[in-house]
Amino acid sequence: MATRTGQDGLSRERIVDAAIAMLDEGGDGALTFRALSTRLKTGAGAIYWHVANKSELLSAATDAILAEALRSDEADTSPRGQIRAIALGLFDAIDEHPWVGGQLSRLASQAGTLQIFERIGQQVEALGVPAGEQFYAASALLNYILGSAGQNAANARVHEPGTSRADLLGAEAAVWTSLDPATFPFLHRVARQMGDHDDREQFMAGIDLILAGISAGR
Amino acid sequence: MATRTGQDGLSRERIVDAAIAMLDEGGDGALTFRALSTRLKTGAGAIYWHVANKSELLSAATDAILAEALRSDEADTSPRGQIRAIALGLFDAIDEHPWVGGQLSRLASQAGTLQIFERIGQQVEALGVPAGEQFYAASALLNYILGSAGQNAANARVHEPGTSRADLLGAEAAVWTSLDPATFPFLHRVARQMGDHDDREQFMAGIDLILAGISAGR
DNA sequence: ACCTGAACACCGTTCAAGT
DNA sequence: ACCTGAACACCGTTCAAGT
Repeated sequence: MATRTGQDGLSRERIVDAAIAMLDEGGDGALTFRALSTRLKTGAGAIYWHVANKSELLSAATDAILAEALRSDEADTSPRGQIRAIALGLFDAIDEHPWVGGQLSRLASQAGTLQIFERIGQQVEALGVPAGEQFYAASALLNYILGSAGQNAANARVHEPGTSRADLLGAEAAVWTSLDPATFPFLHRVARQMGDHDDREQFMAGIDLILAGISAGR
Repeated sequence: MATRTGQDGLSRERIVDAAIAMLDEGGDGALTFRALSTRLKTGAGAIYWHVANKSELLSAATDAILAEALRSDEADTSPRGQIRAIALGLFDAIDEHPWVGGQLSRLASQAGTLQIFERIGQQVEALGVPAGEQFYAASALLNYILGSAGQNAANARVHEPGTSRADLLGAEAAVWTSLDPATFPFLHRVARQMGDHDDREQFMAGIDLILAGISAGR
């Protein structure tokens, strides 16, 4: 019964894995069907036998990363702890695969986004938020997460793939400092904080702010 | 002194205006240099004399819409009222030009994004948030806005440009209802609310949630 | 200084032809 | 059933040549 399903022979899984590897290595622009088929030592059109088109391939790659990220075994089982764990899991996954952030923020109601929304919604319910307010509360958390994801991806895109986080923030802080203090007083004032803040901590502070707002409403 | 600067003769402004019109009419994919040069009755390469490349053109188009959107003359001068006015102005602008949402969510620290951040930051300061927390508070608001912008743009992208908001939400609600209730209890439960909720109200509810969280912290 | 338009180096996708 | 690879219909961008 051992039909060929190993090293050789194309498969959807092999294609998705290769796509993820290429996206990780070279970012958004690195994934082309030509480069992909070269890497897989096959013809350009062969991929279309297993995958409908590039858009579906990107969705599959994104969903694969998300499925991994959402497989949390968080010790803290309180709804608040669960929500924080979901958010952190996503942040770390996007930090490791910045292209996922871009994908997420431009894909509405794709499988992956719906999964995230469901997970958050369940915990919002567990939090004791009244039925009529759960939809808004969960949406706020989701949109905040997706916005942060998009910015994270955008930051990774402008700098070359290897840039360290410190250099990245430093460069941004330098831009802010160079702005006219009269028209940009706020950016000028917080430029220092921008230079050496912790992205992850900042991200979680936003989650906590929304959670506080949800609690304050009752 | 009347050198030719009217109907004929290309200019950066005419190019940006034409680009905005094309993006409004056909969405993200409709803007190509070929179609643009046809519309402007000029050669493909002529545009490059006034604009560095497509990316710069998109930024200029986005910034033009944002500048308009941020020119608010809100009566309510309280910091909270100002923040709400900024958010609403952006929501309406993106609702009218969905491609701006996509642009915003994939452009970090472009001129437009910085302007928004500055405006929000100033009001966060006026709100009386301690200096050390202003950066996080303003970031949370910004990321939420950008996330909502991206989802808005994504929703517009999947359906054809003419689709009414009711049809759009109805289609989405139908998808949620069709999901397995065992694995997607939350989505199933809120599908009805999804079907007939008010996007604008939902968006502002998120802003209010974050503002409540900011106040609750003190 | 500004514009033309052919040419270059790419894309995603299709499809007859092979095995 | 699965794969090949040439071909098609596009892109953004460049650049010699024009005015």
